[in-house]
Amino acid sequence: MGRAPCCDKNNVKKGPWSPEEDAKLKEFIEKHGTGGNWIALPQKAGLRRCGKSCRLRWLNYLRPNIKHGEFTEHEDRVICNMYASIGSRWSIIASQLPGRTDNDIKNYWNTKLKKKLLGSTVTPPPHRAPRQHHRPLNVMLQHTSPSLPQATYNSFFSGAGAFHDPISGIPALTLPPRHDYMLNSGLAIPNAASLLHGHGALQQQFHHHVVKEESGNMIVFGSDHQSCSSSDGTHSQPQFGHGKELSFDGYFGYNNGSSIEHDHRLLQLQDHHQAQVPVEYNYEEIKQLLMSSTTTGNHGHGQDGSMEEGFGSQGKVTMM
DNA sequence: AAATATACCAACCGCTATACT
DNA sequence: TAGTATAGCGGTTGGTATATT
Repeated sequence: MGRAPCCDKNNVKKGPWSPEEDAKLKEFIEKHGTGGNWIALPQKAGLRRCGKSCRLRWLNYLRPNIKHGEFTEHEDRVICNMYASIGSRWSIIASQLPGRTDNDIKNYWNTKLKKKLLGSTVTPPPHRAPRQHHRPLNVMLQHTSPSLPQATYNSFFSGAGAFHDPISGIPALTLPPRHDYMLNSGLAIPNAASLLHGHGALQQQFHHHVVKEESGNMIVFGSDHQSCSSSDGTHSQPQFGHGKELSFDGYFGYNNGSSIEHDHRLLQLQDHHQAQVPVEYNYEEIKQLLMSSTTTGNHGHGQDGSMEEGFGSQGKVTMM
């Protein structure tokens, strides 16, 4: 018994969309919205299309502010950097490039950018964890002032494979599939700081203890002791924003399956980047990283789903 | 000019996460 | 809590355009 089809396959049109269909879909959505139900939409809109097909057509082609055509040098850089950091998580990469769709970026990477970087060498993605480890991280920012609105950012940073215990080689951070992390609970991800650039200086307080577990190799970011500093010299609270630097000291540990093992070596993370991508690589570095990923076979995930080494934050994380 | 290869990209497919009942 | 429906994601496919032989 397979899964029930989402629509009557015999009664839906497939293949390229006609201008008439485009117009119908566009007009309907502009008038009524999606109604939160793509499956029912085609019938309401008078289209003989599968709901999924409508959704894709809208998201990739019809919705306002979609950018088509040549990618800019800046976009190339963002794609390359993020690919080097997080692999083929196209929707997350797309979220950093307004107007671009995941499909667009995926096609662009596969047909042009990869070749531009690597010539004729064909490489698999640098690393790719099981999908549940790659869900976007919801970073909840809690302002110290209750009068300010709360903000939730969808971080592109998954963490899987990004940090490692250099001794055991165990991935130092993976993300559970469906939990919100409170930034004020000691989340110490440099990329989170990158994300916050451009959102103004936000005061954060680190005073909770993060214990997140998941079967297998799970990090625990602790906060028995933390110190945060910013480039303007303040040390009491970390500040995020343009020109700010974030450093974070914390402890970590592992979930070894049945219990949490705390590891009290100090984990020090630093982020001095102001760009909106997590780590700035130049093309040559990205090329090297991609090349090494194919020659060493160190990237990707193993049979058990555990992550092997990723590009993450090379040179940015030190253990003491 | 015809055949073949390659590049490009829109769309589809199947899977997982999430929401809903 | 379990079962089901839907949304969203990423890999893959197939049609078309262009380049090469």
